[in-house]
Amino acid sequence: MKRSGAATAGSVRAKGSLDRATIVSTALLLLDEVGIDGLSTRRLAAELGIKSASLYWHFKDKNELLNEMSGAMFEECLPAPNVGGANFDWAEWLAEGARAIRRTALTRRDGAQVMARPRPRAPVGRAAFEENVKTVMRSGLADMEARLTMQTLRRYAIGAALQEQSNKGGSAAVGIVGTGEEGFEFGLQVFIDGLKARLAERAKVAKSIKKRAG
Amino acid sequence: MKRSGAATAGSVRAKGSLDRATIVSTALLLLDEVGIDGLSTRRLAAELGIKSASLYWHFKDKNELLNEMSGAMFEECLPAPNVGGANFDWAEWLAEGARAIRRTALTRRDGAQVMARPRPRAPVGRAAFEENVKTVMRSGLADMEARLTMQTLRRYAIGAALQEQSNKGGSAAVGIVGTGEEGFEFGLQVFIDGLKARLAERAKVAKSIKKRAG
DNA sequence: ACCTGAACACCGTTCAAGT
DNA sequence: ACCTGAACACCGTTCAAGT
Repeated sequence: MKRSGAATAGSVRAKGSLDRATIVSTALLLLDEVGIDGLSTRRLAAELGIKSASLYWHFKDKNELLNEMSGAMFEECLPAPNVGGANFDWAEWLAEGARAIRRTALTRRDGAQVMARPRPRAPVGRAAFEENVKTVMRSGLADMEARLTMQTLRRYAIGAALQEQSNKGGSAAVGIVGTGEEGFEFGLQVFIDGLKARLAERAKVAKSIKKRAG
Repeated sequence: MKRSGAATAGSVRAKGSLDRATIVSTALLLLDEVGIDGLSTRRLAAELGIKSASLYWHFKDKNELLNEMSGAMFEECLPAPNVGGANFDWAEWLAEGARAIRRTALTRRDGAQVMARPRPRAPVGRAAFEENVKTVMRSGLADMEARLTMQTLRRYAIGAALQEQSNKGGSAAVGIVGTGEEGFEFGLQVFIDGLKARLAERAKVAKSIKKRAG
């Protein structure tokens, strides 16, 4: 009658069955219910059928937990875009990646605020990330440009989701335009147009050099 | 010997001299000292030589105060870019605006987190904002495009500053590239290239129509 | 109109102690 | 190894009461 009091919401659990991953995913579930301001260590502990002090055995502090939540959300939207056959549309692939980030952020309550946090430098996602760099380079962009492109789109997607989500409660502030979808697409397309222009210009120069040399 | 105890840091103050504006600017000063997590209503009240309960006469709650801080920071960087003579470089003007937002955010501790908050729909900045839309339209962009352009750059600048500032403490996470300055400029230039490409394309189409009609 | 005293219902975090 | 009890030093917010 004592240890069975995990009753609030979490299921009864054996003693050693609580690892970081389940804590993180429970926290993400709880986030949707109570929002980021309601996500206290005490509330989360209750959800897990545990006392809040116990969380400090698994995590250094609340920040570490929140950062891990950010990492988990990014992993949710990284696997999606991948591969590409002979006629591979890198522009659409990039756009889809950016949309996935925004969508994931908007999907859960205060999600953008979580994703705006620093992620733990994952030894995991690292490999997938490097592969994505390679994929972007199929456009013709150099290694550094590919990385900068991904960084830019990440920042833009988070920035957009953050603003869309923060204005959810109140009436639209000064300078908010169009539906969320439309507004986001505009910036996305213009940026990708810029990449294409850059590549086209480069191709032109290369051709003119070749002609002169030949 | 009783009311003179405003001694901590704030200067002694007459009774009715405390308005929202001075509270906001004091809060911004304090933010630089203690960071956003250290910015409590009690600490701020002490800085003002007041009790924390008194803040609730001036502001509905802490959120309202933080949003006003966001508004104040945006006002800091709006006045900067303006005017433009005969050979007006709208691209450079836009870029400067985006840089100003990022710079302002990075200038003070946790500034990006503050600027990421919803701003109060200011009856003030509204006029300046509409004027800026007109300025952007000198590029040839339509009204809505001009607004979307500004919105995109705002989101990107905040997104970038947010990430740069959040990674300040720890070592670089996966996918952080270049110095802050360089990384930001890349996205900025590509986006502006995209706008130019769009305008050039439009001019070409217009010319071909004219030719056909003439 | 503007501010205080005092309280309410919470926080994050630490640490000895339990099993 | 994993968790609890109990405490510490805080929070944001409310509200009667003061001036």
